[in-house]
Amino acid sequence: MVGTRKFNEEKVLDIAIDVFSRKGFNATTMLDLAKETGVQRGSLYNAYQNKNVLFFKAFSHYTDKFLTFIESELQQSDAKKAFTQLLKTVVERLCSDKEVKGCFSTRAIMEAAQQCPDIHVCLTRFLDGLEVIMKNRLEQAIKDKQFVGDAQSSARYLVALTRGIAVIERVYNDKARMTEIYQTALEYMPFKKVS
Amino acid sequence: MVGTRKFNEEKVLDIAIDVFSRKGFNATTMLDLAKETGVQRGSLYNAYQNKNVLFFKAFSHYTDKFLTFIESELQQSDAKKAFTQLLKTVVERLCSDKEVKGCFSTRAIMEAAQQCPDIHVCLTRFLDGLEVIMKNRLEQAIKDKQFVGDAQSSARYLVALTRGIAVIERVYNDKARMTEIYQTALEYMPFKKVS
DNA sequence: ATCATTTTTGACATAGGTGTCAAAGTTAGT
DNA sequence: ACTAACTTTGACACCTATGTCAAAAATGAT
Repeated sequence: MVGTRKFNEEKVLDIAIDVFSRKGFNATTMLDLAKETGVQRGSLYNAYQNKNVLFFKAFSHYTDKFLTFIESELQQSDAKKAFTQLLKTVVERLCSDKEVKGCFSTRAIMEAAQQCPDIHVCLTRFLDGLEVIMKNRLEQAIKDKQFVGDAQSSARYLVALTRGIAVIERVYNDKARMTEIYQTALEYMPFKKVS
Repeated sequence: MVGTRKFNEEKVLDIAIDVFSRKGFNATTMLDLAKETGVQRGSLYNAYQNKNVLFFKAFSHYTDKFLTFIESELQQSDAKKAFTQLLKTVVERLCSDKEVKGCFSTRAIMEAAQQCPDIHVCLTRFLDGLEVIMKNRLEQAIKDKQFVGDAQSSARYLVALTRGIAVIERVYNDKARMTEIYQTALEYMPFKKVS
């Protein structure tokens, strides 16, 4: 390649995710992204055509990392512990920063899903991915006699629950409340101790 | 009063709720509201100072009606049936229109809660109200030996679940999926049949 | 070292939304 | 019927964001 790109694309996408997380999709402008990444607005328009495409790229970047992470969190022999661990880190991620942040994907769903078919598709794929990962782990748990519910419907239910927790974060921004919610949910689910 | 307001304020607020539901808070402009209500933009600025205040008024109008409605849905002797009924109508409301709509409050939470303290307060109050209504019904169920969980934490959990279902609506817009989710959740909850 | 190709940069025109205001219109109360 | 008080209306100035473009700068390949 000849006129090589100056900016670190990975870094820009990471920052973009952060900005989108904090401000939401609509409230984030190309100027915001330019300022926070240190890349000129024109360069962003050159590299990506517009905000939608930039978002699309940033989101793909994010989901790949996130789904891998989720999957790794579920690698634990005890199924209930595995899901507890997963939800615990999800909550911790949501509340990690001093400054209020929020869930990237949930904010995007509520704002951008209808506006742009491409974004809608990648959001759907993301939730589908989450669901599959959870379903697989639940099927394993059923085989291990650690769970007696239906894997498919329980996975869908858990996906919805995580979205709900992300909404609760916006209102109360209270880790204890979010923890209480997922603990209640997991307590009610038909996990079994194997003796 | 002398120069009386021409437009029907109740009607305007109802329409405003509808527009905010469909477009979301940020994407809704005063022009949109003027067009859809048939009231001139200037009149809206005269009656309410700005979009935030208008939203605030519309939201108060909405929550009063909604919470009363929720409470009435829970008036059933069988606790599990009562909550099933509630979630069923919530889902039906979310999917009722031919054109995609979405949950007014959840959209507002994800978009506007951080932007405006007033709105944040009324959103918090709304969720608190929901929680109290559900908690009261669960306490009744416990007295009736129809529920063996903790009323407070279960109510918070259910509030989160309804928010999650509203997010799922945005992505899949699929009534069957939403129904499956709340049925799974209620199935897992420790409701008891009284014989 | 030069060239071809891409990126960077700043400027520009455009579009859309906000909030304000003065003038015109309306109406309850006297 | 008149008036005082309010609403309606359309115009206005302002701001912010978008997307485009031409010129300048940068650099891998020859």
